[in-house]
Amino acid sequence: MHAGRVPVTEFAGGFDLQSTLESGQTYVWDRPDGGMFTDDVAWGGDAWYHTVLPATETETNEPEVLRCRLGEEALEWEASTPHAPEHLTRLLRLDDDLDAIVDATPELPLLRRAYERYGGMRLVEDPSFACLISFICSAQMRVSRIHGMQGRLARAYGDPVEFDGDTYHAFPTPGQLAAATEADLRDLSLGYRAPYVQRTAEMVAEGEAHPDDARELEYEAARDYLTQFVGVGDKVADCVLLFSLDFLQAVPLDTWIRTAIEEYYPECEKGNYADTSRAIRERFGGEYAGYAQTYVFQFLRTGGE
DNA sequence: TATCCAAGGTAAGTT
DNA sequence: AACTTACCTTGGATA
Repeated sequence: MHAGRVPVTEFAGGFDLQSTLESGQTYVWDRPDGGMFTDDVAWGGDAWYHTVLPATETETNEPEVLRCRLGEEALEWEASTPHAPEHLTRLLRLDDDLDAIVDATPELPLLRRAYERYGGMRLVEDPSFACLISFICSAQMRVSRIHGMQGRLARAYGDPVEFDGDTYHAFPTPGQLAAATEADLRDLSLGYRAPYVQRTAEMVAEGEAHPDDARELEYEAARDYLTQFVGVGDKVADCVLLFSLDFLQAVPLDTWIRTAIEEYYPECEKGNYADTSRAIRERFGGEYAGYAQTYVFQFLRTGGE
C-alpha cells in the first residue's frame, strides 16, 4: 500500500471534501459506511472516501483503488499505486484556485450565499464513461438513488479489485455494460433508463463515438456531440461536460436551476434550452458559470440555508 | 394501510 | 421547430 498527505495549505481557496463528493456531481465515490447521500447519517466531515480509477486511466493499465480523508491539516490518502496525488489532483480539481473563481463570479446575492455556505466545494473531473452512464441514470431520479444504481452496476459488472484486505469494484467498462441485457439492467432498478445505458455502452464499446472526443470541440458543439448517445439530451450532456470534460462554463439546466431562474433571474428564461442556457451562463459570469451552477444546485437542494 | 407524488429528463409522436 | 405524452421505480408525504 502507498500512502501520503497533502497539506491543506496547498489548496487555494480551501477544500471541503464532503461537499465536493456528496453534492450530486459524482457517483463514482463511496463511503465505507454506505452513508453517502442518506439523510439519516450525519455528515461525517472527516470520513474516508474511496473510488476505483478505471484501468484506462492508470499508468499500469490496472484499476487503481484510491482512498482519501480530509483531516485538520492535510488530505490523507492511501492507494494501490504511488500515483495517487496526481490522480487526486485531477479527480478533485485540487489545482483550481477557488479564491480566483469566486472573485471572477458576479455579485449576485444567491451566489454569494451559496459560496459562503459551501466554501471549499470543488467541481470534480470524473472518468468520462462512468460520468456519462451516471447522468443517463439521473433522469427523474433522486441523488441518493442514482448513487445506489452506480454501486449496483459496479458490483454486478465491474472488475473486482483487492486492496488492503477489502474488495472494491471498478465501474464497468463499455464492453462489460454493453454485454448486459435490458432485462438485466432493469433488475438493477434502472427502470426505463436500462435500454439507454445498454445502447450507449454499445456505442462506446464499438467505437462509434466516445465522450472523450467531445474535449476537442467548442462548447456548444461538444454538447451537441454528446447528445448522439441514447438517453442523453442537452441537460445530461452539460453534466458530462462540466463534471468530466473540463468545460467549466457549462450550466446544466436541471430542476433546481430552473427554479432558481424562475425565482431570481426570470429574464434568463428564453423558452428553449440553448438560449436559456446561454443567458444564465452569461449571468453567472461565463468562464466559471458551471461552478456557480453547482454551488446553487447544492445550496437549493439542501434547503437554501 | 392505501394512495399519490415527484425525483438533477429523454425519446417518440403530433401539430 | 415547438409542443405533448409515456416512461420505471420508490421513498416520503398525505389521507
